[in-house]
Amino acid sequence: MAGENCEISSIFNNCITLLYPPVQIDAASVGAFTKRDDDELLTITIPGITTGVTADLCTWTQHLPYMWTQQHVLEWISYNIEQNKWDANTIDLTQCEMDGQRLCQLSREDMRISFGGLGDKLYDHLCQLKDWQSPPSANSCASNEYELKLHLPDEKLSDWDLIYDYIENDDDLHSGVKKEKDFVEREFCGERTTDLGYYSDPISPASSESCGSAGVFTGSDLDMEVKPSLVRESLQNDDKSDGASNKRRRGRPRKINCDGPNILETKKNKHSARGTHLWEFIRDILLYPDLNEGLLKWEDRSEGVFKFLRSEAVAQLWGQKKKNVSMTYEKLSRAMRYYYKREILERVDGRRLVYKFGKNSSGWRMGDKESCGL
DNA sequence: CTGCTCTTTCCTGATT
DNA sequence: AAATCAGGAAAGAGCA
Repeated sequence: MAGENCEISSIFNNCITLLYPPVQIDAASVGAFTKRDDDELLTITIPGITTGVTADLCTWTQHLPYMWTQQHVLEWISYNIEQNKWDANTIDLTQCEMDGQRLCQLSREDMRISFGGLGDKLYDHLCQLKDWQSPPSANSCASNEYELKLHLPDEKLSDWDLIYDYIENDDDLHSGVKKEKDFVEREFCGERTTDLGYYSDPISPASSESCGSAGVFTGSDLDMEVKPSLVRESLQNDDKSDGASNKRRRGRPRKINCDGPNILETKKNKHSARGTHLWEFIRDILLYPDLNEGLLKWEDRSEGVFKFLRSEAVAQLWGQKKKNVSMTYEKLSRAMRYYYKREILERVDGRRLVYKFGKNSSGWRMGDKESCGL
C-alpha cells in the first residue's frame, strides 16, 4: 500500500511542483476533480485562490502582467535575473511573493527597495510589457478557482481509480505536498545541488515571439503540443527563396536573425560549461523521477541502461533548453549516437529507444559523487 | 581570429 | 508504412 501511494504521490505531486509558492492542499480543500476519458488529463479545481489561470500551460509571456499569478511573477523575475546576469543570491525571495496586480502597483522606487539594483530593470521591463502585450483571451482569467491539470504518462492511465482514492482518502497527501513544497523551496532558494535549469528556465520570449515561432514552453509544458514543422517549413521556404538551387545545402543552416522592434529580444545566453551536454541532460531527467513525467525510465539502473518513453517530448524539452523549437527525436538521437564513439554511451543492439551509459559518462551510478538521485 | 568541441541539420540506406 | 537506427557530411555556436 505504501508503495502504491508513493507512486501516486509522485504522479500527483508533479503538478504541485508547478505552483510557487506551493499551495497546501488537503482532500477537503479540493473542490472538484474531473476525469476525462478521452485523454490523460486530470483536472483538479481548488476553490478560493484568487487568480484563475491554469497551472500547466500558462506562462507570464501569455498574460498581461496584471493577470500574473505569484508563479508568473517569480518566473518573470527569474527570467530577468538570468537575462541581466544578476546574482540571484542578492534577491530576497520573500519580496517576490506577490501576484501581478500587486506587482503592477509598485513604483520604480518600490522596485528598487525590493530588488535593489535589479529594480530599475524590472520596472522598465514591466512598463514595456504592459504597453506591448496584447490582452489575454477572455477565458484565461475567468474564475477565482485554481485549476491544476496533470498529464499522466500513458502507462499510468490505468491508475485513475488509484488517484481518485488517493486524493479523496489518503492522509499522506498533505505530507506529500509538504515534501514537494520543500523540494520547490530548495530549488528556488538556491540550494540546488545540480543544474536543472531546463526545468526552471522561463523560456526566452525572444526565441518564441520575436521569431514568430510556434509556441511558448515552460519546464512544465512537456505535453504542450507544438508544431516545429511549421517553423522548419518557413525556414526552408526562406532558404529556397534566396537561392538559385531548390535543394537545401547540406549541413546546418545559418540561424535566422530575428531583428525587429521587439522589446523582448534579449542577449544570447552564455552557456555554462557544465550541465548543458545532452547526455547530462538525459542523466538528470533520469535522476529526478519527480520531474521525469514519464519521459525516460531506467531499464537497468546498475548497468546504466535506460529507455526513452516519450522520445519526442524529451526532444522538445532538450530543444526548450537549447532554445530550439525545431528539435526532434531524430536529431537528438543523432547527437546521442555520436556519444558511442566517445564511449559516453554504449550501443544496445536490437532494442529501440534504449541506450546505455558508457565508461566516460558519470554521475548516474548510485553513490556517484555527482549523482544526487532522490 | 583560430581551432576545437559539441551539437544541429540533412541525408541515404537499413532495420524493426 | 512508419518509426527508428546508423553514420557521413557540413555547418553553427560557444569557448579557450
